[in-house]
Amino acid sequence: MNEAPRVSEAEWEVMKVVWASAPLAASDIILKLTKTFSWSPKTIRTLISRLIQKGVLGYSEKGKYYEYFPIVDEEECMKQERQNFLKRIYGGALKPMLVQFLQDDNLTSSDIEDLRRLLEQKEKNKGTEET
Amino acid sequence: MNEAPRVSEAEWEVMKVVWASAPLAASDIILKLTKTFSWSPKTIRTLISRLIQKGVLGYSEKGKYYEYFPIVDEEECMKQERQNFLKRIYGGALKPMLVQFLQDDNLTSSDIEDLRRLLEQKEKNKGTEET
DNA sequence: ATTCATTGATTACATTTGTAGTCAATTATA
DNA sequence: TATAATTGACTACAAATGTAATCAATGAAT
Repeated sequence: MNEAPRVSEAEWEVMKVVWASAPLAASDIILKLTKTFSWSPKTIRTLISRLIQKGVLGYSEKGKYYEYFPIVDEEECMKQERQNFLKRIYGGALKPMLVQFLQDDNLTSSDIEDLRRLLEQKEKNKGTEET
Repeated sequence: MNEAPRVSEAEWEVMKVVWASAPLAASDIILKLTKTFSWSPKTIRTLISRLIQKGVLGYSEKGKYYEYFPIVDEEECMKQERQNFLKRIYGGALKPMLVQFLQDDNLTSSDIEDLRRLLEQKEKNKGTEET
C-alpha cells in the first residue's frame, strides 16, 4: 500500500523546508534554500517537480500561484531513514550503533542526563511489559 | 589531505566483506556476496573496479590472481557515515537523533543497562574534564 | 499598452550508480 | 594438448541525480 519513494539528498533539503513551514510558494522555498545552498532557483524548481512526481510533495493553486505542501509525514520519513542507515551501516544492530554515536562525544552533561533518564524509563517499561 | 571518496550503497557491501576478511581474491568476494545478494559476478567485479578507482580498495598480485584489501579504515568510514547521516537528517543534532533511535524500541533490557552504564561513565568523565 | 520578470512545464546534459556484457590472456580440465 | 572456464580490463547502457536552460503564459511595473 505504501511504496517507498526514494528522496535524494538534494530533494531531502527541499522536503525539510516544506515540512518546516508548509504551505509555501515556490518562491518561498527558493528563498529559504538559496540562503543555505548555492543552488539556482531553476535547480530548486527541478527538485520540486521531482518530488511531486515521486508523490511526496503536493500542491494546490492558491491564488495566482501554487502552494506546496508535504504529502508524506516527516516523522515517518525520518524513521525510514533511520532504519536504512542502521541496516546499511550496522546490519541492523542498534546497540553497537548507539554506542559508537555516544562515543563520538558530542553530548553535554545535560544531554547525557536526559538520555539516562529516558533509558531508565525504558527499562521500567520493559519490566511491566506483557509477554 | 584526505579526499572523501563517495562509496555507493552497493559498493559499501563489497567493502564490508573486504573489511571483514581481507585479503580476499575476487572469487571469494563474489562467493560471499552472491550468498546475500542476487548480483552477477560481473556486477561485483565492476564494483570492485570502481572501489579501486576511488582509491578505497587496493590489490596486489598474490600468486596467480589479485588479492584485494581495504585502503581506508572501516571505523573511519563508519564515523563518516554517522556524521553524514546525522547532518543530513538531523542537521547535526545528536541528542534528538539518539532519543528517536531509543524510542524506536529495539533494545533489550540488557542493552539498556549497558547503555546506561556507558552514559554514567561519560558523565563522570565530563566531571573530570579539563576546561 | 508595452516591456520586463516570474511561474510552471518541458527539455538538456554530465556524472554516478546499478547491472551487466565483451574480449584477450590465463588457468584448469578433459 | 584442445577445450572450457575464469580473470581482469574495458565497454555498454538505462535510471537516478545534480545542475541548469528554454519556452509559453501570466503577472508586475512603467
